[in-house]
Amino acid sequence: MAKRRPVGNLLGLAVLTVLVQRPMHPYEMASVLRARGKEQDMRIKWGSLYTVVRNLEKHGLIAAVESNRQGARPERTVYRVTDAGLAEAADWTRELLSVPVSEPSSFEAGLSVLGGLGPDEVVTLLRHRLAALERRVEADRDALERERRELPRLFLVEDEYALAMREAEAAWVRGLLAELAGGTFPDLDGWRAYHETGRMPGHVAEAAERGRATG
Amino acid sequence: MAKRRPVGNLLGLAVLTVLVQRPMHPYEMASVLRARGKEQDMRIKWGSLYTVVRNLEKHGLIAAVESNRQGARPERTVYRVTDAGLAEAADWTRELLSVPVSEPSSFEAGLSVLGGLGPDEVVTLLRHRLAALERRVEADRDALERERRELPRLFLVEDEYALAMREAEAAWVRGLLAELAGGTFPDLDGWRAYHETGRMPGHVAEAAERGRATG
DNA sequence: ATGCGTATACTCGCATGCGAGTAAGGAGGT
DNA sequence: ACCTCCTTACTCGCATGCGAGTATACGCAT
Repeated sequence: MAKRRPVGNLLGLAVLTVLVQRPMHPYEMASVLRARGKEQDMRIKWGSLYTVVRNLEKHGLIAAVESNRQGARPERTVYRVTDAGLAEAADWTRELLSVPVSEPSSFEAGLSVLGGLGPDEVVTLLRHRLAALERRVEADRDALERERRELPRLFLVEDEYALAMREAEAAWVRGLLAELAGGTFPDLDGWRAYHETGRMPGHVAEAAERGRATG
Repeated sequence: MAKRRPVGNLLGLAVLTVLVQRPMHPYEMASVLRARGKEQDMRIKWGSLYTVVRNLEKHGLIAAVESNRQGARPERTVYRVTDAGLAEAADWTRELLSVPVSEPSSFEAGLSVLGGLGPDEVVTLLRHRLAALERRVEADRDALERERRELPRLFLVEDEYALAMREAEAAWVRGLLAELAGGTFPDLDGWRAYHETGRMPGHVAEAAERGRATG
């Protein structure tokens, strides 16, 4: 099994990468990361920042440089990245890029329990999702267009990826919706019956219980 | 702001949905969920099961039915779903299906920091990812084919979705790889220089710092 | 000069998450 | 008859996560 990272939170990687540019104190890291829109690239909770910074320091990936205090303002500790931190950031990045891990989205979770609702309601819900998704795709496309004027491709690939994935999801939802609304989805009546009575046909229940491939 | 769920962990939804079928004790829930392959549909950690069950009970979404003990074996508490639990499960499912939330994958995080590595190494890493991805797609396709013989579509949509997303990712990576390896990706030399010196051209640094659209 | 909103720069406490551990029954071999 | 390994069925403790709170400074309007 791969050795677990000393600091698991991706916010830690973000901190390391900004510190590569220059030393900073935590609040400044937050400002820079926010300005760069890193919140869209990873699930960042600012409440975790100081904990993460402390842990990075504890594991020797960053080190305190100085403790400025100006007037009566709270003390600001400036950190720099260490050699170990540099190595960790590179290694972490390598892993993120080369090893695909399946991280089921909450939509997938929803799909896996959609039998609890009836097909007609599901159609309505998916229409809402699709509409929201399309608005989002539109907005992302515009934003990307604007950014192209300011930044090189290198710093936009993650946005291009996110956009592509959203488009793929929209396309998939459109397909499912067509089947459901068009009535070509198999055994819609069975589904309706199951939803109203709560009872699946025996052989299905059995097969579901018996389990499926572990992939 | 939407009222937060009393139990936030998706494992809680999984528990509610199995209890809809019939009352069970926690270990049995785990067995059934495992057999149904729910681990692929949501990020489930079995260590959280008893905590989640306790929380569901605390919030009145499930209720203890009986406490069997056979011989000297540890006591088994059987739970059933309450009306509130039923309502919560339906409402939760509705939300998951209709509201798209952006949950950046770890790959996206990796892409957002890929400037820290050089373009040639990135090509190698992405080739690895693509190969792994293709193997996975192949395996998923086979598994899905086999399951189609046993289960109705209704219980396979989440697998179809996961497969579609993986295929989309593979296609996107193939595209990027073609640009990088084919040399059509803009300013590869600038990237190389940046990687070796750690210094971005001034106007780029400025633009990056100045920030981008908040989407 | 005084008030007020916004930006700066953190601190705190509590729930949650979850890996690792535990212990008894049963199955299957020798 | 005994050993051993797998399955059943949980318990525990510690780190982490993170929402909410705090306190000072600064800009700008009145």
